[in-house]
Amino acid sequence: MAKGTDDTIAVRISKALADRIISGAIEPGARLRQDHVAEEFNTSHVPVREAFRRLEAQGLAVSEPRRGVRVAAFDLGEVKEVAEMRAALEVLALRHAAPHLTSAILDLAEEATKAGDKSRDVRSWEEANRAFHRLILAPCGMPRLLATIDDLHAASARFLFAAWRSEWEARTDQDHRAILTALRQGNTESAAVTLGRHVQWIGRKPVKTASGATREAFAIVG
Amino acid sequence: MAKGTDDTIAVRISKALADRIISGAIEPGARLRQDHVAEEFNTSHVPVREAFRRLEAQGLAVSEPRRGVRVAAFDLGEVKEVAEMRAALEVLALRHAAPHLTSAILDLAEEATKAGDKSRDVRSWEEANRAFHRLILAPCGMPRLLATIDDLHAASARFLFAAWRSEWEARTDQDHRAILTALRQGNTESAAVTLGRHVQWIGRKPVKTASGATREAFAIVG
DNA sequence: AAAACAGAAATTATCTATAATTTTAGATCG
DNA sequence: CGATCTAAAATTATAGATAATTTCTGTTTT
Repeated sequence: MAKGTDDTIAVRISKALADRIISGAIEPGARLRQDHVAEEFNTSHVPVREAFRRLEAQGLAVSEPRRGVRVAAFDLGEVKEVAEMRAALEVLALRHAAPHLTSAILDLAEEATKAGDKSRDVRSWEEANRAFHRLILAPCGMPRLLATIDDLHAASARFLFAAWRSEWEARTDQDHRAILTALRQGNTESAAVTLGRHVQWIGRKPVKTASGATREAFAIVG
Repeated sequence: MAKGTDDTIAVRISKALADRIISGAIEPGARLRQDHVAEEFNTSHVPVREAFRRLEAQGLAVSEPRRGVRVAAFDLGEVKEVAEMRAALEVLALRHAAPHLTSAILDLAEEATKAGDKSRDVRSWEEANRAFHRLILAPCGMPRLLATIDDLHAASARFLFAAWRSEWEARTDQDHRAILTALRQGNTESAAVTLGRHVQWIGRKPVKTASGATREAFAIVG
């Protein structure tokens, strides 16, 4: 994962914070204090403020004027919202990407699927899953669309890590295989329909809250 | 249009610059120089830099590290891309908004359509058009989706103003009327299909370039 | 004991100053 | 005459300092 040493400091900070927010290392609703962050990264708060603006644009943080910025909270409604947006946009991207998909790309996507099935933890499953989606969508050649989808994937990953904090049981992704088969046969329509349904599959899981009670957690598992 | 006096300075600057970029007052590719902007708004460049980050997030500006930021350029490909994204997302929003649409809202949307038909210049037509779309989509209650659609509308307006710099001939929007009729009859599916087609209608218009030659300009007219 | 208040501490937002990089213009060389 | 190098100017990026606002905490009042 290129650490981009030529990035501006603000970009480096925003990437690092995005990683923590997505992984759940920083709780939703937690305040992000510019001086503390600045001190940690050995900079002044100007780049930190710019990093905050980036996080805001990605929907990972919310900022109230004069009251600072906090990690964005989310609920079941937002999980559903992101799932539906992903369905609409990934299907669109796939329809444009399909004519440009080579068997080399599809082979790589199959590799990613296998890697996902073998994953023993959420983190590596998510990485493989994201790789699969990116591989089959990137050839659409629509940069704005791809950027928006990336942000939605970041949100998805956040929901996922919040629900499956540690436990994860390996599972075989039939949808990915069905999509690849359809694409290999040139059946774009079938692949698109499966993809649209696939990313809207919302997993449920009981998790223990801080107060000891159990509530249900939701996440997009696709 | 609330000028938001309680906004932070950075927000005020970004709104002002967004307005100029969308209206075409600043050319695509033109450099945005932080000191000049800072001087104009009587501030230092710290808030200006934050404003730049906001414009970047909206896709109105692009920034290259250490080389500054320039107004985003665009081509026919991006016009098409934005049109397709709008189609996908506005249809999604409409499907969710439909059950919550009241006849009061639909009446307001009809007012907006009439205002658009009466418009003698692009600027007021665009405003009315945007009002129509926002009215029928807002009740979907999906904030992230609506925010993304708003950014796409800003891009659309930019394409529009670039093509129809001054001339504009009044036209009757049959699509808007068809959508309203379908919604009044509770025929969500028909309304959604019409909307999806509507926002993908790309107008063409010959414009004179600086060098005197005429080229064709494209814009989303819906 | 709960609510309201006042003062202190912390934090955000902005400004001024400095360092580093890039662009521009001019001069020199082939 | 055009290309290339060099130095100055302009511009970006970051740092350090200041003002204004919010949050916190302890005390007083009912």
